[in-house]
Amino acid sequence: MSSASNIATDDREPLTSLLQDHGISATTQRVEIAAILLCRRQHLSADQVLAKLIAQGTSVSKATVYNTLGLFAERNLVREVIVDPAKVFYDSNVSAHHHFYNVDDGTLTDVDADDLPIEQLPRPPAGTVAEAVDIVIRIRNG
Amino acid sequence: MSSASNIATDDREPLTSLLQDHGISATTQRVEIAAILLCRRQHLSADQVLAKLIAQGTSVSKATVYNTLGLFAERNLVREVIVDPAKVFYDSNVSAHHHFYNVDDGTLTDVDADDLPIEQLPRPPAGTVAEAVDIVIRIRNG
DNA sequence: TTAATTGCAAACATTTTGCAGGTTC
DNA sequence: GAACCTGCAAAATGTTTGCAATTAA
Repeated sequence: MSSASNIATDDREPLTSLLQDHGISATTQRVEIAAILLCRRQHLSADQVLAKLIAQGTSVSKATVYNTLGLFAERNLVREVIVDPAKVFYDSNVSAHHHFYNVDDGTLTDVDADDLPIEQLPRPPAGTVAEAVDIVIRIRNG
Repeated sequence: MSSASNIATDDREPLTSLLQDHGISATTQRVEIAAILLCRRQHLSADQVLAKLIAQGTSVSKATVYNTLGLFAERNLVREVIVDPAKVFYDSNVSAHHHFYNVDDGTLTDVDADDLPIEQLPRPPAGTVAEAVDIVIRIRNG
């Protein structure tokens, strides 16, 4: 049901390719969700993505939003940011970077990896390998 | 109802003082919870603390465990570790350190702050001040 | 046409809250 | 006895799941 799309056909193609490059078949809903989240650098929760879809009149179920964002994260199209016990944020920026997390207003701000160099990583426990390093600088309004 | 305590009177006193030093009145339940969590360096979820209390025959309600751990964290008696969207871990080690988080088995391991030096912190956004730096090295079984 | 995907509602898990009853000082 | 604390159950989140219907390859 391609008529449900709010994206012009020309705008869908790059997203379709992007999804396929990550091994994700480009269904209507997935392209809509990608369009919402990937249009710029931002940090959105699943609920915020759903709210934006609803606001623009796109018909997508909650389950599909959650499942799709989980799939995107698994395929490294987006990055999960875990800073708040209440919800997961999805970060459209997958390049190496870290975060400021404002505990007063719940806002995330990117920190370029170059601005926060790590001299050396400690050796992981025997039998394990390091997969990612997440640095969160918790800030509050001064 | 002090008879509900599983802690010898002599062992309660240091905990009682510790709680009071942090501005927490030392009720029976709070001392029990402190005894479970603070007896050694460990990372426990609220549910794990509750399970240990029940296992040793201590009568405490779920609400009290959650509220008490939240209170302890607020008063810097323990530290919240947010690495898993599903639950909060409470860390009995409040000195400066970071964590390995094994995504395969959900285990946390301490990393001494000296083993993971940060050269310099980026300047926080205008109007905010840095409060804490949490570094999580996600690892998986090799 | 066969497998993958969606939507809906119900299920789940963790955590919080309202309030009555107890405890403490 | 005034303020604080606890327990219980219910509510509130955020997220996942089961399954029938739809869509895609």
